[in-house]
Amino acid sequence: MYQKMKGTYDLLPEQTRKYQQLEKVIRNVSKIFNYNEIRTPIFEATNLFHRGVGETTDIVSKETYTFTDRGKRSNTLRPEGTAGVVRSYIENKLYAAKIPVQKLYYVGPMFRYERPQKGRYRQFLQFGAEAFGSSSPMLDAEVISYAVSILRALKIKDVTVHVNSIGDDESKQKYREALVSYLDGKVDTLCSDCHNRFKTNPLRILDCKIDKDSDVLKNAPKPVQYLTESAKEHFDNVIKYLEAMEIDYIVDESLVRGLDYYTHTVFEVNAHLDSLGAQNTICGGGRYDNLVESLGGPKTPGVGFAFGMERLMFALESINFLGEPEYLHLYMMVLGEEQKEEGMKLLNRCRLGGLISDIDFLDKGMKPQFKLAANLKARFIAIYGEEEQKQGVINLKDQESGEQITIKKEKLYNKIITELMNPSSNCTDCAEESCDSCE
RNA sequence: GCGAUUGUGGUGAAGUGGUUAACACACCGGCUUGUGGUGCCGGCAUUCGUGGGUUCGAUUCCCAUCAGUCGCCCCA
Repeated sequence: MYQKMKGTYDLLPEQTRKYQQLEKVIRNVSKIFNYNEIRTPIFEATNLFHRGVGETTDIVSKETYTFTDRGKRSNTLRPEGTAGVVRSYIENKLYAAKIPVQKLYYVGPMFRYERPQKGRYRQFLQFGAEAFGSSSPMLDAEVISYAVSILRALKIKDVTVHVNSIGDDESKQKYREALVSYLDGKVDTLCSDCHNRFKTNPLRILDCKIDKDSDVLKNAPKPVQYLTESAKEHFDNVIKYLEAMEIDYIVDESLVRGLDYYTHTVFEVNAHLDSLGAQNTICGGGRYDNLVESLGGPKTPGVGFAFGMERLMFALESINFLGEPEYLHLYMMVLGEEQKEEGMKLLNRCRLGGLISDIDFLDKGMKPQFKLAANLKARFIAIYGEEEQKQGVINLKDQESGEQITIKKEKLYNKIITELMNPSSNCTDCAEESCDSCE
């Protein structure tokens, strides 16, 4: 038997409905913030990710899915969304668009070769946003508030927003030197991973989980202490605007994040749920003022974030989030070979009128068909057999009330529509929140 | 890349070195040849992830492999 590849999963209809509902909320909030959807390819030239995300990052150094195509080109399945969106921004010259600040979002699969575990897959879904063309701290604050609004709209409450600033190039450079000279000689006391980080990416040592409580790290210099005047001012303003919008946050001086392209603001949203296991970062993001230029575009600042959709779904499932319920308006019960033709005709007429309808394809008897209709959650069952055919009528059973009436078969569609218009009896306690059935 | 743990029908799961692999739910059929959801009766794994080994004999023991789950690293 064929099996799905490691780290992938099938979304069956029941689960898909939940994702559709999740996407619906995401699109609504995006609309309110005036972010518009962009769809870029799921694979790009390998080089794009190496330059964009950074050669030394774990993502490109050991997690990419890369293949050579028949034209001998090296392609890589996208491990994250930003690089592709930036490429598209540059290639389509969006920097020259009539609207100077381009605000974009995307939803789609990403690929990373990792050992799967809770909330982590090799093919996973991300929802992300990118805003280009302004270095205003207002935009950093807007992006954070956008991320928080998504969570609010989803009614996910137990979260913390961590923010920090790693500053502009000059700040980063100064800080890096200070950290390296501070750690020089002290590295031996840290874990083996930190030894490597010391050479490749010293900033990452800061958020090492193993050594986080050691005195060496506690007393280590922090990025904020090395911010230039303007970088400091930028960060202060971001904080000021977050305060103005009443967004709860924690300044986390050790927050660095793993991707090379970040400058100034970096942030993360953590959910506090046991159901998420060890992967409780549901959103990560930050500012990247040099990325567009380093990928060959004009000097253009940007800010963005990405959510892990599977992780969002874990959070949602713990608060009993449901998708659109599954149901039928009509189940067409045909009894007998001679009745099938008329049955198909009636069924089709109802479908053309927009009724969600279905029929049996397995020549089942009446009893199994009743059971099937119940499993399909049909509101009405239209019974058409020998007797009905003789008299030119059809029996219509309302599954909600249990009542059954005999009507002329031509009246089937109109009768169902009339009944569906009546206020539903099982929608009595919808007073506090509007539901689709009541509207 | 490293570590832990699991792998029996559609699902949840018992079980034992030895002829027929519990039980429950689901599903199917009948009792009731035109009215489901209750009740009763019956059906539903020639087979215990896959391959190899030990053995007279393995689903049960060993090895390998594949897959799931969780953790480390890192990340969403």
